[in-house]
Amino acid sequence: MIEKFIEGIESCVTPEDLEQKLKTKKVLKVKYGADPSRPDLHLGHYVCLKKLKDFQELGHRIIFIIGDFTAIIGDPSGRNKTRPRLTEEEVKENSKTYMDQVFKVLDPDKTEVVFNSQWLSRLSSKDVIELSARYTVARMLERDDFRARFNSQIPISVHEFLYPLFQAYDSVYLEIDVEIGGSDQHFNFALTREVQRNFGQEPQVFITMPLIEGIDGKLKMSKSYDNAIGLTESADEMFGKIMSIPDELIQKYYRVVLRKWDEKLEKFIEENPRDAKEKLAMEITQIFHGSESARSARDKFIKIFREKTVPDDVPVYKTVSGKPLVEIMVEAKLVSSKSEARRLIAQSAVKFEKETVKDINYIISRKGILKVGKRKFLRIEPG
RNA sequence: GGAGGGGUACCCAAGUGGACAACGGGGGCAGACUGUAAAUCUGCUGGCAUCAGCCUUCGGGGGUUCGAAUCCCUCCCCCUCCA
Repeated sequence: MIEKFIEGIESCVTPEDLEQKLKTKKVLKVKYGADPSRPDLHLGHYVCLKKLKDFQELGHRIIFIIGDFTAIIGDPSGRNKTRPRLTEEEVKENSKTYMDQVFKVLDPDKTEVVFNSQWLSRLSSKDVIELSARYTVARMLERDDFRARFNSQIPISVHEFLYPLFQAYDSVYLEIDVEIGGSDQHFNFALTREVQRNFGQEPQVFITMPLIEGIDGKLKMSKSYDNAIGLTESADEMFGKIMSIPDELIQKYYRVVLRKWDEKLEKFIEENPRDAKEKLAMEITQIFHGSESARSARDKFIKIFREKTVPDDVPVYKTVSGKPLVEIMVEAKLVSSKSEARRLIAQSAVKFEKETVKDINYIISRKGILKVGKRKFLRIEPG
């Protein structure tokens, strides 16, 4: 009965409780907490969203919490600088961006979106003390990242201890049945169960989803590591990024993102990693952009990298003749400064009409295709 | 409250009056090799420049000096130990 619920998950605490809840209630309240200070979602988030979708399709109630309260305080985790506080407008703006992405996966009509400032901002000091009395410092320090920071003398602010407690309070307030999140949330979710119990509530079941490594193949996917594949990226970008993941990750992406796994596939990956990766890239890109765009992204990719030819839809740059190449590169945003442009030219990374540009003062005086690095193209048309 | 140690580029980290746009490592970018994989080798990694040079940068501000990341004053922030 619970197979569909636990497909593709990392852990579930506890399946027995889940079964019990399913028996006694028809509709479960399923929570997902979102941080509006980072509104860019990536494939890692998709894994959780997909799980929420499973619950949604089975008729359960998805409660999407936007953590605007915590965002306004400014979560300093992992930093010794205070993060800039978000204004209410920024939070609103970010939340909108957030939901646009979320609704690529979830059904907006069946998703309840709430802001936790609604109830958290109304807590009195007394309430907060009440709440924080329900957990000990020693137990807080059991958490890996806190302990690591403590041991390596990276500051931990007191209010960071409050975070998991507030998060737990969300579940208490909303009487949540099931919470879903990445496996890095394990501690917080477990704490939530205890707090709920303390408040005399039936503890929530929590389900954690596996985290995936980013395109560098080492660190977990995160925008701040610059290794993420964003949900709103263009089909071309998405396809290209997936093609650049290390081979070791192919399996995991199939399993975690697409939830596909069998021996045939395993064999395919082993025998022909390139094609397996291409198929993977196709399938993932399709989810967000449809099969037509995915196909075109693939064709373009093959043209550029395998056949080493110029793609069809190169952006056109009209220029006056006599303008130095470095200026064109900056204006067309191919590089961020003239110095960078010069550096690239010096490193033979710039080609015009298949000829490597050697002169940093090069002036383009005719039509042609400019290629910068491996993947940037520009069709120059002097006017 | 007391004592001590720190704040250097995207990150870690060396540098204690000039040779410092700042060693080294990581990351990133580029070139070779490839399957935009991995591994490996090489180069680059503040901006502007007519390529002479110039401008901005070592927590903030001020000062000493021909000259400061380095010395002094002051402010801010972090860490450790004691209370």
